[in-house]
Amino acid sequence: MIDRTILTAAKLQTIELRYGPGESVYERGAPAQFVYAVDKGALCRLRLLTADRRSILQFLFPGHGFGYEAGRQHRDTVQALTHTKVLAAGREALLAAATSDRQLWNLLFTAATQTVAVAEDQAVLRVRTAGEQIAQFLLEMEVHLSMRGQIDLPMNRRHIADYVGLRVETVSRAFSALQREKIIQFQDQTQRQLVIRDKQRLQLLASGASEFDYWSNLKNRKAADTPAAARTGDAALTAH
Amino acid sequence: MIDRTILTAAKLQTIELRYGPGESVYERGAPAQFVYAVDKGALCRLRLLTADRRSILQFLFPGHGFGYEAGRQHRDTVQALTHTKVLAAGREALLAAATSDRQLWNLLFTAATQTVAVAEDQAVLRVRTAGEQIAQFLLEMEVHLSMRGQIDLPMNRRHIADYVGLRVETVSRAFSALQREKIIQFQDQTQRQLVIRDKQRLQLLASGASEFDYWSNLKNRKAADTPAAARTGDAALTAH
DNA sequence: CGTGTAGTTGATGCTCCTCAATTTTTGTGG
DNA sequence: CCACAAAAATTGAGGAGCATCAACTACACG
Repeated sequence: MIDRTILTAAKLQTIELRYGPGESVYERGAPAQFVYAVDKGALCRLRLLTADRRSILQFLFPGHGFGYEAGRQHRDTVQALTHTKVLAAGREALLAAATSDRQLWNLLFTAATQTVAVAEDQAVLRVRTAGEQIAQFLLEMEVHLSMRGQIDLPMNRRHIADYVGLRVETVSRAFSALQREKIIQFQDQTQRQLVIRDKQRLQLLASGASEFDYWSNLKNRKAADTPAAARTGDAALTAH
Repeated sequence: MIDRTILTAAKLQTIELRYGPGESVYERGAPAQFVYAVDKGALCRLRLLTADRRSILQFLFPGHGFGYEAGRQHRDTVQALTHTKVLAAGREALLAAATSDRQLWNLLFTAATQTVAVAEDQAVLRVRTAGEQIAQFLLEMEVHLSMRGQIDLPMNRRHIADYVGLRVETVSRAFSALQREKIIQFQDQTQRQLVIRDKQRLQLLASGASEFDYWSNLKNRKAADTPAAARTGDAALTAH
């Protein structure tokens, strides 16, 4: 809810912190003494549910703020996905600045209420199929990560699965289907660099308007591997 | 996020409004000029997704506040479920009072950040089975509605389904299974008055600790209807 | 008494999870 | 730079859980 514009508006003293992939900025339950803003890199805000299950609430990119809590403790864990640089400011210093600066106060309050709106919108949108979720995810990532049309995902499939509430296998199948349909295209071996080839169709999928069957296409792929002379059901390939 | 304690703390002039079942307090897109607090009855905050699909974000009971928006328009629709009485105050009057009263300001800000926490907690918890969702729902309703151990649900099955993200048929099956297991018991024909007979087991179900198969029990019921002499597979009845 | 609404129950199919195997990529030490 | 082990990603087969379609019951209301 806090973001970089608020930290700069408050003119607070900040400390610069760096983290490597997998390192935690803080853990759930730790005292909430600081608020943060991302300067470089990518992180995620997550919560452990059981031993084998976790939920990723948000991916954090440059400009995003995090760490402000209503109570004394952090309610979630924040981990770096890549090499990151974050700015930290004292929570009390921020609140003190806000009590004497009405404009800062308004910024804070507006940020809080907008966060509520975002959280509720996300909750509503999560009544959807795997294909829609992944399409939506890619469009979100494009906003933050697109460089010259190319997207470098900083997170692995497990992160994505925990973010959209699916299993890694399902995420993988959805990506494979999108590539088969030539909507996206992977650029390297790690399957983390990709290009969106057909953004319009991706948006259709994300909105649920298009009925995209992610699993029946397997059959088409198998048929395509078969020599042309051996095919008996060409109609199935072009039909939709 | 606003609640009754805030409206009284602000000492604002309020109007008393009454609504009957199905009537709207406001619709999505309407100008957000007032904030509200429930005095009597029950309402729900909902959003229409498509023609045949909606999502209920929250049920509102006495003491709950609603209607504050970051922007100019209401982002959701609020409908009365029963005969209700709500208090309304001017949004601008509330904000004006907050700028001159630091304590009120703090109340507002804390309310906003706590709402974020609640919204995020709900989003995390919704990675669960139908049985767990319904058990959780009943425990939530018990807090607000329990009178002498009895619960009078103000909403119909459709409302419940749209709240937990399931279909009415699934909700109905879950209720039936809970009654078969003697965890709850309906008190009337309309299936809206009920008593929780085994709260401990209900809490186990809600937390996901108990493996409760809501659908296989159908077979047990059918077998029980059969005369004893005709039964051939009694082992199946006691096996688990 | 018919008509409409709410709720329940059954049969079937689709979507995604689970388990298992395989392939691909990354990281490490010689 | 290569060999090897560990981690990440993909793919397949089968099954669990919920949606969907459809029939049915019970009650409310004119």
